[in-house]
Amino acid sequence: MTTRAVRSRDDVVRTAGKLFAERGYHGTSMRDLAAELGLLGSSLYSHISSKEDLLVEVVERGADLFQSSAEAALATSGTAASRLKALVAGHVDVVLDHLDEVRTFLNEAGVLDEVHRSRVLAARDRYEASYREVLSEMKVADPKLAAIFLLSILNALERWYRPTGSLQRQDLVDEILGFALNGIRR
Amino acid sequence: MTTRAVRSRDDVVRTAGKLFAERGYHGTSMRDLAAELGLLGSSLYSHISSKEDLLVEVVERGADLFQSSAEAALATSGTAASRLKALVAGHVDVVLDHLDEVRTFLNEAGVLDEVHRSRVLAARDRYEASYREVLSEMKVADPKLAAIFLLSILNALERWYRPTGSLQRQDLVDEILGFALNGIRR
DNA sequence: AGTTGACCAACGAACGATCGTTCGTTAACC
DNA sequence: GGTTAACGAACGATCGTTCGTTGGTCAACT
Repeated sequence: MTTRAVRSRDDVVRTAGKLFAERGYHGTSMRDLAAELGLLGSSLYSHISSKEDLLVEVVERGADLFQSSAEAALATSGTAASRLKALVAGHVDVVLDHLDEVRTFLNEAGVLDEVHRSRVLAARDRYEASYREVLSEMKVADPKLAAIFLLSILNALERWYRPTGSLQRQDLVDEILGFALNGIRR
Repeated sequence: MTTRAVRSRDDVVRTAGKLFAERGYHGTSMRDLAAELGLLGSSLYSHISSKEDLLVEVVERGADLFQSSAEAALATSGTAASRLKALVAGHVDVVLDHLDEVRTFLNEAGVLDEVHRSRVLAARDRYEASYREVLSEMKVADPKLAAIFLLSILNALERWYRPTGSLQRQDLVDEILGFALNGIRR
């Protein structure tokens, strides 16, 4: 006889994050998600109330991770440069340790309804503002643009970096900081 | 009496690019696409043979644009630094002048079947190789990583830059080049 | 220790809606 | 008058979701 798979709500949300990250929200059916958990589609509704709610939860997990990371980095004492380093190191940690939630947060937020989407957009702007402020303290000529460029590099990590390569996490942080501070002339 | 909308194949492909860019491939139905053109869903098949073929065509248009741009930039005479500038300026032109195809190329290529996806991936790598080579000529310490970082900034333009702001196209190119060459210290 | 019963999560059939696509028909244009 | 493209009904498949049923777990009680 075969045993029934029994899963927790957290299992469902985490697996949804994985599939949303890999195939996108519209590319993932509830039956796909259930199959990944060893369930039938209808069984998911013992844990969650709708597919859209699942997306909201995954995206908000991503948003919270970045927010917590930024708060911790800004709370550190020291120079503005050291706080920038903490921001970057924190960002890299969030991306590498929570890749699925991050990818869903970055790529699928546009699917959310107006209310949730604007909330996520606001969170993203607050996060970017952390970078702008630190860069301002560092007397950077154009903190707004510098923040965009640095975050472009950081957010793109999701698309290419995999820890299997020779580039270790701390080296990655140093390389990004080196590039942001001095450009290619190093 | 009402006249019937008559469209060309190119109208269909261009509009598909617009919707794929805005809503994603799986988020766009053939009836959505037809409605945007003032047609019924079935009428599309007078012009194209399948939804997937539409995606292939849009993505390949994006790939071709970047390839042509890189070839033109590399064909210019002058220093490696001037060729890098031509690469960056060309990339900015492609993104700003063909936003829909670029967004679909960057974000929806993963939906393609294995054959087309690997072809697009190869094209992307050849494009990145152009940057690696020029950066190598410039004696950059780590051309591979520098190319990734620079392209991260360039590809992210699709997500935030809109020409309505105060930042003009040529200024944008200069800012990106300045950041890539010298970092935030300028 | 054994029995009972409430609870809970998964099952499985079924719903209406929408998906991509087909095809015979219709109408506008050279 | 022949060609071409849009129409409009219809196809089977799949979508998200509902709901009555089933079976396993575990605490309470004898």
